[in-house]
Amino acid sequence: MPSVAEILIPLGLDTPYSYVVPAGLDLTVGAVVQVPLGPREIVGVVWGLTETAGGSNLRPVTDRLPFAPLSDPLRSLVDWIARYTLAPKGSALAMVLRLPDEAAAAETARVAVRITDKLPARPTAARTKVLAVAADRALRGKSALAKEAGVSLSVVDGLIDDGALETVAVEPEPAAPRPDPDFPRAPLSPAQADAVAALVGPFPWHRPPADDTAGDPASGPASPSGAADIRPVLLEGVTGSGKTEVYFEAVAACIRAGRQALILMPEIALTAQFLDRFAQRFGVRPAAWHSGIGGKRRERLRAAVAAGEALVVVGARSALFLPFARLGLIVVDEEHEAAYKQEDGVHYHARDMAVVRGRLEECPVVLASATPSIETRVNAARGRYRHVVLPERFGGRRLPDIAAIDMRKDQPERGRFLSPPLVNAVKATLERGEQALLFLNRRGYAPLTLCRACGHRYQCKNCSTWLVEHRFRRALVCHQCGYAERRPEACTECGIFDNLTACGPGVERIAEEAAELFPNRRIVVLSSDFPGGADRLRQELEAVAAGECDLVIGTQLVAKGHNFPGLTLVGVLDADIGLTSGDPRAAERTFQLLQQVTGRAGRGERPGRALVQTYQPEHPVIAALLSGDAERFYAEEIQAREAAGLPPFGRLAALIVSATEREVAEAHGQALARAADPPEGVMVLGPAEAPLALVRGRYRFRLLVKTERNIDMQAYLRAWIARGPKVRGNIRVAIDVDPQSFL
DNA sequence: AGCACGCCGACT
DNA sequence: GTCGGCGTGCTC
Repeated sequence: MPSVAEILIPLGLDTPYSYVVPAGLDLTVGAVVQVPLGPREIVGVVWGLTETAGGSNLRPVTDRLPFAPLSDPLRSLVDWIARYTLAPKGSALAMVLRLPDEAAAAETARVAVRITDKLPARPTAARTKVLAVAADRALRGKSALAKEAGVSLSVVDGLIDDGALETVAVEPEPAAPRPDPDFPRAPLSPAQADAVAALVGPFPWHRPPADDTAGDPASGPASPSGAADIRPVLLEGVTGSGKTEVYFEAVAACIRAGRQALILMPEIALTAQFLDRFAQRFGVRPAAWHSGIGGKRRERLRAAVAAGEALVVVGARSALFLPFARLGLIVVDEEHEAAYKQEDGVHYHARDMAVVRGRLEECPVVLASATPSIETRVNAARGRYRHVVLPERFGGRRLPDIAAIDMRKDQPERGRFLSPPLVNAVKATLERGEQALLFLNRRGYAPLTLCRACGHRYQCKNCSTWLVEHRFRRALVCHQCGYAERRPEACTECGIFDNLTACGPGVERIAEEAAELFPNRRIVVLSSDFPGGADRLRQELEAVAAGECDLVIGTQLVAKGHNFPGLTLVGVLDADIGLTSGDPRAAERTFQLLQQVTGRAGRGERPGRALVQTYQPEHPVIAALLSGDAERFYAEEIQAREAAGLPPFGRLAALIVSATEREVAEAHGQALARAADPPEGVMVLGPAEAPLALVRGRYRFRLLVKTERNIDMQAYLRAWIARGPKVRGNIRVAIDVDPQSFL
């Protein structure tokens, strides 16, 4: 009776393929195997095993590969994510299976060389240089030695053949050093100790230490009844409250319980500084997993994770798919960060998938943030998440003084964008020798170009957005898809010469205005268009932080990351940008952005001030910003969404139709919007609203549908499409929703 | 993912 | 005439 294996292949296939298991090959569900597929061999995973009678015409499994089988929870995660994101199962598997880059693994065999007492037969000049470097008898890698001696690798190889150098196998450094949960650490503050007890006490694997009485008085068992609580936890604490130290204690407790911990961070936050901080607590740096880690290191770390040897992994979102043997804790740091969203290939939100994996692995998940996202706040408020709050540190944080400038009263001159009060404030600041920042979240020179003669507005050919003028590059650029054309001399519609006019401001235009207003001041424009690329930008940020500039004009790039200690004034040029977009998250996003950027003022010794130019100072977002009452803002925001029949989550489904079916897609979209039985809360948006990654992808046209429900909604959309005009090509729905309701 | 097939425009 | 782009479909 031959057995048949259902093999899931990490390609865009939704169903496993069947293969015969050859006699003598021992397979279990989850085993990693090699199978023939068409003309080639490919890696797959056993998704099911059946005994069937009758010799079939199936092809056989080639072999089993020496990797640990994928665990039940991990396979469930693949199934779950595929269902949830409507991605093919194989694509979901591919995220887990980014396996052996055999080539990369093979080429980095670690061998070191050392000098021997034998002299080479023919001591050429190059060889002498190598031997001079190696004369100290130290061990060096082959390529390191060649580089140091300034010769090519073949000279070193020649010396090895001659016997003048000997090779020594190098014990590779451990893939993951063992963190010590009991490494001596700085004492926790009483507030931190309370938070640790509240956080860790209910974890199912937690055993309070037996000799607890000797420890911190606050670290006693938080749940005397010992009732375990598996719910995810929101750990909320303002910057500087010591959130990290608190979740480090949860990690320590997890290690003591004999389980592995995963700390997820947005890629940009995964810095050497953080790894050192971890080392201060645990004695060693943690294993770090990110997109840059490749080849053999990647493979060894993967193996160490699968073997349960790597106790703690700190990683960017892809670390979520590592094959942990006994996962005990997932921490998602900065849970509000949009960087957790994956928007190409399989669409997912790593924070939400972490919650799902936690559920499947039966391990707790900690979501840490100083500014939790609205959906996480709601989950905490509704009791789906526990909520542990770390109160502000002593003395509190000095917030900048924020005031609005009502643009209806304090109008700038015609064709200008800086209001008189703001100009005066900047002038005074610069005269005191302090730094000022003008914030405008708009790249380029002007967001719209039109012809004064015929009124033609320049629009992107692919998207429905206006082309943004970039005067420096002399181009009109689409900020959605990157399409660019040369700025024409004469109108392309009516042919009239030199009659194009720029409408509205971008940072370049503000820089022009500022240069006239504040001559002889050092002004720098910081945006992602910064000439010279990311490295030059980083240098420039350093320079600004060091005070080598008087006035910064920047986009949202200045709101995150870098701290400018000399900055005492922040001017927000158009606080209303973004408030009118159709995005249900517009208010939340704008509030967070404005809070971040105004918070940049006066973080040093000197007090800071922020002036906010707005046409609607009474708008809830602006009012909340001025009053500094974030709690109330979020409460009202949640209420408003409920009143509007929208869920508190930015639920979003993208319906994507291939380029050949543009008309059909548009027809579907319009029909859906006018439907007699419209799904609640559905919004049909144009392709311009589609995320950049989508537009840049394979298809030229996308239709984005924002919806209230997700899996139900996907089924609804699919049924809709089945009923309507025939669509050829791909239809895929990507979602951004709260996964809790589907667990 | 790779690879083959088939359809259209633009060349030695 | 063919070369070659891309869009499409198939792989147990």
